[in-house]
Amino acid sequence: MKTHVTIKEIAKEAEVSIATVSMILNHKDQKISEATRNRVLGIVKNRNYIPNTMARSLVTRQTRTIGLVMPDITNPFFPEIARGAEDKASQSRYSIIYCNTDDNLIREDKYIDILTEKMVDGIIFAHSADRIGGASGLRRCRVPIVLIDRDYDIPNVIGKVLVDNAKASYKGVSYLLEQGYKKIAYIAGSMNTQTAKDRLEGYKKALAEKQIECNDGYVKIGEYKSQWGEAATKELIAEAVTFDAIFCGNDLIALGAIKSLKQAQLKVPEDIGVMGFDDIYMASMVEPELTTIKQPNYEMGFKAAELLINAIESRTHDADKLETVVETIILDAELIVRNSTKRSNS
Amino acid sequence: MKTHVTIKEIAKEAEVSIATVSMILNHKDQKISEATRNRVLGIVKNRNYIPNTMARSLVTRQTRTIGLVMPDITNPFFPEIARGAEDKASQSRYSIIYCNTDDNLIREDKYIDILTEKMVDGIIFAHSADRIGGASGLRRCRVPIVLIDRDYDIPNVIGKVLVDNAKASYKGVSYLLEQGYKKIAYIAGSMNTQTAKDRLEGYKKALAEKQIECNDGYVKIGEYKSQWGEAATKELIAEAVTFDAIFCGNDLIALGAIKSLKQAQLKVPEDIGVMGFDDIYMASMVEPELTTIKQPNYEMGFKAAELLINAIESRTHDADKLETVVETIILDAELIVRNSTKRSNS
DNA sequence: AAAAGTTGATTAAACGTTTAACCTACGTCA
DNA sequence: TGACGTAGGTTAAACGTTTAATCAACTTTT
Repeated sequence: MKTHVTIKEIAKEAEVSIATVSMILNHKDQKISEATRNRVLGIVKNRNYIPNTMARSLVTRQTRTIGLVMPDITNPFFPEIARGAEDKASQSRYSIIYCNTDDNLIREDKYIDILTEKMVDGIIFAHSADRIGGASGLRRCRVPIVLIDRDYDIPNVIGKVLVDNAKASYKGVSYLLEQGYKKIAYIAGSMNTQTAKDRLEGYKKALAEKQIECNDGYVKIGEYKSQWGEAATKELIAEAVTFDAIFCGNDLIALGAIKSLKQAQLKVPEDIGVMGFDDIYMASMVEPELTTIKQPNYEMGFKAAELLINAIESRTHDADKLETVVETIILDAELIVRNSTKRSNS
Repeated sequence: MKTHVTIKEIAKEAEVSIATVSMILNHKDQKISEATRNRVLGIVKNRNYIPNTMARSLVTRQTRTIGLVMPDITNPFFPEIARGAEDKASQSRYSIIYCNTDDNLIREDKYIDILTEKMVDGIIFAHSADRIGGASGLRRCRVPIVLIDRDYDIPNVIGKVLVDNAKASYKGVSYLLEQGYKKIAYIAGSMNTQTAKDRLEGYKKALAEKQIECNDGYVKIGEYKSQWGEAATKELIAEAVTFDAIFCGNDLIALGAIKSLKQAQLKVPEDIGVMGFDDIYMASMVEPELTTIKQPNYEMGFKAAELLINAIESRTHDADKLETVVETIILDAELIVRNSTKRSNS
């Protein structure tokens, strides 16, 4: 089994020292003559030399690898985040090791150990549950961490990428109001997360701004499933709440709501406007196409990687950068207008 | 910045040699006394020692890392594959570096270089386009490769994980026949891929078995989009083809078909049965819920990782295993019966 | 003409492991 | 008694880089 060609062989063939080759390859070659450089580079190309990252990392203490820890890549929320992170990483010649924790503390811990063993330069942490405390492995962890979407009380966090949820729902509800809808119900998922609370706040703010009273009958709290959307809508109708639009905690709820509305012979969007949240793939496929609010997932992943890589690289420059500033990036969600909120008479 | 604790410190604290600690940690400790072992292990735990993988890999020439190369994690086909691969990998204490190529040869090549630089122990290759030839980087690549879903003419392939597409469509069409449907049209996506050809073959075989003639008017070839499903269905109706079921190249086509059928006042499944392919998330959400065929994506990823890891580990045992046998695993797709094919009168 | 720079390199230590080969002390056996 | 085995280790080379320190040979400056 012919082993890889090493820097030593290149050096010998070029009749220079190993150091010379190394310097040329690392562009620390101000002091190397043009002639030597070209000769070496020629041989490198010729012999198809690829440096051994292990050896390099051993001395530089950098792996150009970052970990992406998330609950489950199978959850449609994460592939775009992952892709965004990967795109930024590969632009900067980093690679990504990814880890699915299923939001399980033990797995989380195990992965942190693996990642530190592999000496990743940093970690992007995208968890879904709102947890305080959390993995003990994380507290021992020495590398810089960037948080995505949720806060998490752990050390070494050097950055966060969040979405302004209050603003997002404010924007959505305001749009409904502009369209002429006046009585807007809110079918929320759970109310356990900060995310959910922020969205409720945005909803209330938009209504308050137009001096529209919002009594509790207008707000239904349940879970993020279409069945709940269906049920909650029926409740609204049964309770004889007068409403002309429904703002939903996610698209699934919205789909459920539409189903119930149709059953009740109510037309969407003419009688009742419906707005979702997430922009799942289906949203543009159903009839009527669903107006919704989309989190900038790709961008979140991208920005997180950017933040992390910047931190890594600046850290290596200022040998000991102790005063860690937590940089926070807050992104706006995007309102995607489709047909489920188009009022003709307004 | 306190650096990591090294094996050297452990050795010093335990008053043994480095080698002793190393052997204990690697379970090559038949010759180490119980007392020493316990003392060392105690200190290891106490000081929270984590071995440095770089140093280890440098000498063992193993990284316990594998590369997963795919077109785009954002494409709903891949997250499950990725998850399957990751689950198997992490069970065996491997990690996965993932790479999105967008089916672009240049990116593919670049990633292969990165992966060999990082000295991955193997690569799982899941590409989507049917290509001959392909990345030159792959031909230089020395590590074992496992292919998922599509064949690819490159060296070092030690395994393949494929789906029996002919059997899958055979199974689907046979089910339609059992349900009492007799005139089954086929709206395919493209016919460029082997996959597509295999599916067509399965369709024909099922019909032939029941002595049902299948003239070309029953087969429509287009693209994998709902618009095409819509259009093709209209064509079928316009051409006055008598059919009572449609077998579709994927779920999107099926959704389009259902839309057109409804417009033509045809009831699904009573008048016309519709079957999709893929089992996208929507399939269970629409009305009527879509019967479809699901590829075992998770399992494919899992099996691929399994194949690869076995090869890696057996290779390291038999120092020089030259006669590379390509192991091929062929999985069956699963028929998922829902409401779009339930004939009441049969 | 001596001192001081500059150019274009080389030397050697260091990074943290693994592992084959060697060592020592003690007990056993013929 | 001497040869040998064995339990319980140790030594040192090797893995393939990077990088600080050094050097030799010129050139320029004073």
